Amino acid sequence: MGRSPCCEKEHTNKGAWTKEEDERLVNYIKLHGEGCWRSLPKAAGLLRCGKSCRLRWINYLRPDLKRGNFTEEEDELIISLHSLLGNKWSLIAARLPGRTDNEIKNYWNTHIKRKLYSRGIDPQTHRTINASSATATATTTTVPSSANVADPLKLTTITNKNMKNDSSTNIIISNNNDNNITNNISFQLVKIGNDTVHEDSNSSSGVTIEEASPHHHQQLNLELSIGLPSHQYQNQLASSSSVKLKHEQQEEPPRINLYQQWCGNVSQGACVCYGLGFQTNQACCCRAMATAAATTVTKAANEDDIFRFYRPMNV
DNA sequence: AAAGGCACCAACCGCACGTGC
DNA sequence: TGCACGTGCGGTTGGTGCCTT
Repeated sequence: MGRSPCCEKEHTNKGAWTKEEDERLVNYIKLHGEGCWRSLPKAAGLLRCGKSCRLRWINYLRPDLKRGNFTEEEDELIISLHSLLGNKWSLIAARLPGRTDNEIKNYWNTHIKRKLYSRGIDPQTHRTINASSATATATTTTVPSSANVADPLKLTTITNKNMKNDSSTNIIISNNNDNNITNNISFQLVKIGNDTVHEDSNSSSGVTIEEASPHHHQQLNLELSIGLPSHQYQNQLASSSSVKLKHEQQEEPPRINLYQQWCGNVSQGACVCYGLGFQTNQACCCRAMATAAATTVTKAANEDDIFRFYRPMNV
């Protein structure tokens, strides 16, 4: 026996929602709250599928939705987040309060793609359209984990002593003490135009990361991929790797363990929302978030766990 | 004024994942 | 351990309105 359908299709309305249906749904949720979408339609007197109700509420009726056009700042934030996360619309939406994943997805497909094409950037790879051949000559630089690595969502520029005039440089953050621990966090920098690669004499690591100006942002096309650390070296990672944002060195924000940051609680599974900087369940209601947040408080006391926790932008 | 093309976006669909039994 | 269920996600579709011819 296969899975039962989410609703009896022959007895449900489809297509655009009427004002009356909206009112019924809103009134019901005001009284009983969200959840149990399967039984909601019947309880609310709606001839709709539960999924349809959920979607209508999340994408259109929710009171905290921001209506209206996207601002230039939101545009740029979406582009940055997409370059980091790909088509993870829900994660991107979590960074833009009042916007829904569906809205952002539509906006991406209708506006931003075109905008990027007009800039000569491939919206999928975030590389210049004629740079694809250049990546074939990319070089790879392995950087010790004592290098400064920022919250990837704030990261816009990496300067690297070893970055030559190649069109592309891969940087793999690894652990000095154990060469087996590689490919933990990897970046690929693609150099575009004549932007100068700065050398940071204060950095013993050879790599610094700093918050860049919009000018830099346009000059460097950053592609970042991040893999979750394996169970094998999660403890090593917590104790030996440290990352720091240059521009925030004077002001010490709360610190967390990187593995916790990205994975929440191991036994609970990964909560990437938490890793993206949400300290509460404002963007995610999973239990991993709460657990990770609770764990962070105790973990933060350990100065070896020098992984910073940054507040999300615009939140 | 009518027809066709296009852009936009709400809504749908199938799938994946987590949870409880 | 396996199954059913509930939920969420990302890709796709279809309706609507605007613009051009």
